[in-house]
This record gives sequence, C-alpha cells and structure tokens, in this order.
Amino acid sequence: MLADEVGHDRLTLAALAGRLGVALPSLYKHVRGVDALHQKLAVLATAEIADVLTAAAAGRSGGAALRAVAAAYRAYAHRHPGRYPATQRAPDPTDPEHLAAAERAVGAVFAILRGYGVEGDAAVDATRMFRATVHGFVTLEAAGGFGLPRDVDRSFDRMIDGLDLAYRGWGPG
Amino acid sequence: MLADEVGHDRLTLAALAGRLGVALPSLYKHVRGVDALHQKLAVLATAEIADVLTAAAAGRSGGAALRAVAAAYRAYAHRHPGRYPATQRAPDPTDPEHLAAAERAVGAVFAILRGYGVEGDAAVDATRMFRATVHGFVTLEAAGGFGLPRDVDRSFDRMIDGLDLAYRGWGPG
DNA sequence: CCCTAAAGCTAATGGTATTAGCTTTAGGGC
DNA sequence: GCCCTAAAGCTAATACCATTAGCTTTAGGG
Repeated sequence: MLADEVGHDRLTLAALAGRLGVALPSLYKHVRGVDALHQKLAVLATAEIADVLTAAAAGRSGGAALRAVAAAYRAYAHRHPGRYPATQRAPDPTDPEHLAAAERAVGAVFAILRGYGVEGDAAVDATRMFRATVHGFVTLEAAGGFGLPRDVDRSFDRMIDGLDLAYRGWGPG
Repeated sequence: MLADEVGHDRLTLAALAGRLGVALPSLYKHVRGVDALHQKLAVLATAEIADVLTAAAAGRSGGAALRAVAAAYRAYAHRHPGRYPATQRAPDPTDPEHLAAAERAVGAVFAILRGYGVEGDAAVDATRMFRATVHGFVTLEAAGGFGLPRDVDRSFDRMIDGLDLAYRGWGPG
C-alpha cells in the first residue's frame, strides 16, 4: 500500500493521484480531502490491527496471551509502517465502523487482563498501560530513538516480562 | 513559544515569520530551512527536559525518584505541547550539544535504575521501557486516545506503580 | 565619513490542497 | 439500437508553504 511505501505523513493526495495515474482533483470524486483520506485509512488500519490482536489472543491466556498479543502488535507496526500511525487516530465518534474497530482492539487487551484477574476500572488503567507501553516502544523504535548497541528485540521481550510482572501484582482499583 | 501555541506540526516558517513581523524569506538569514528549525527546537527542548528530569531526580531514590521523574516528564509534555514532540527527534550525530542533552536525559533515568540495583544491559532495557511507557502515555493522552470516563491521572499513577513493580523484579540481563 | 556585513525585502519557482465548471464514458431504460 | 444520466475524469484558477536569487537597507567599526 502507498501509505506503507511513502510513510504516513507523506500519504498525500498528489502521491495517491500519481500512483493511480490520475489527475489530483479527480480524487475529490472519491474522497472529501486529505483529512478524509487519513480518516479512511484510520478505519481500515484500526480494523486490521484489531483482527491481528484478536487472532493472537485466541486460544491463549495469561502471560502467553500477553506475549503473543504484544508481539503481534509490534509485528503489525513493523509490517505496515504507514498504516500503523493511522491506528492511533482518535476514533471518529460519528463513524460506527471506526468505533467498533477501536472497541475490538481494546477488547483483545481486556480479555488478556481477565486472565490476570484484573477487571473494571483497574482493567481500564491496565489497558492504558498496555497501549502506552507497546505504542511507545514501537514509536520510539520507528523514530530511531534507540541508539545504543543493545538488541531491540531483547529489550522488547524484557519489557513485556516487566508488564507481566506488573499485571500479576495489579490488584483492584 | 510559538511551537506550543500552534502545535509542533504547525510550526511553520510562515507562522514564525508572521509572529516576528518579518517576510518569510528573511528567516533564511537565520536558519537553513524548516527542517533546521525543527532541529534547533529539538536541541532546545531536549536540553530543557533533561534539566527537568535531572531536577526531579535530585535528592530522591527508588520509587520516590521514579514517581517524581515520571510526573516531571508528563508535566513537561503538558506544559509544552509543541516542544515535547521535538524531544523525540533522534539526536543529530553531528551536534555535540544535542547528543549531550539526550545523554543527560537518559542519565536521569539510569540514575533511578541504579537505586533498583539495575545496571548494564539490563539498565538499557529498563530505560527503554521507561521511555516507551511514559512517552506512549503522554502521546496517547495528547492524541485524545483515552476515551473512557476514567481519570487519566489515576491511570498514570497506577502505571508508574506497575513500572515500579517491574523494576523491583527486573534482575540482570 | 565610509565601507562592509548582517538582516531585510521583492520576485520567481515548485509543490500540495481545494473549488469550479466542463467533458467523457459506461450502463440502464425505452 | 439510441438516448439520457450519473459517475469519473479533466483543465483552470486560487491559496498556502518552502526555497532560491538577487537587490536594498542599516548599523557599527575603522
């Protein structure tokens, strides 16, 4: 996909028109503008990552589920560097499809937490930590923020081990 | 500062020229272009956040240091929403000032980890987790990614509690 | 008092987004 | 088979932003 080839911020109407072999203004017959394009991509990418996370969680629980879902999340970000940032766009409240996709993604994490006995407000907090941790990692990684000569895969594994430990001691709200 | 008022991505040469009451091309007498402007902002902001983190760590250790530094980090991001993203730009390898600032910021986290008995490669991993966790949180927060009606400050505190727990069980590489 | 270097300006070029209005084209109904 | 319409495409024009080139002003040192 074009977004993955050129990067999220360079996904421009001009680039898309060039790719499609069409004049730029012609695109306005299909999309309202550049922001609407990013919005459409967000819905697509959010649904995709929700699928990926759900599939990774299937048939697993506890630490195994946590590791699998975290790895699947990071793999999606690596495989789709242009789509991934679109998954972080706040869901459009007027788009049921977008809201549903976002909820499915969160649901995959919620399911893991049930395996740790974490529920209710505590699960909201724990889900936020999951997202912050994994999103922060892949974002810093993509930005070249890890300069030291230490294996990044190893750091990720250790981070998820740390997250597992945190969840085991999470307790109620 | 203009960056904080208009946002990092809208810090444009045109906006800066307007603010300074000067024609746009005149800025090229002071800065090489828009990328150089962002680079200069990155150096400034990185040095600032390094100061903030160092100050928060001073005179504290262990969990108290962790909490203080994490809170200071998040407060900086809130206070300077336009400067904060600039702190995440990978340091320019040719700019000693930038490299030194980035190293000071990392150093503040490293110092905390010594209090947990975490050193060497394990400390590199743990530092990466700190950055991922806190950066991810403030980024999602700024993007409006936390939609549920659960207090965000509370989630942050619980996350840092979780990080504390992870570090206490961190062990060697 | 003059001369130079810094700082500013206008003009011109090229890229992206957007709107307006015209043209082509493919398909359905008669 | 023919016509009519709606979708999809196009060109032209406008508006920003970034960048380069080349000219002008200005302030300070010799």
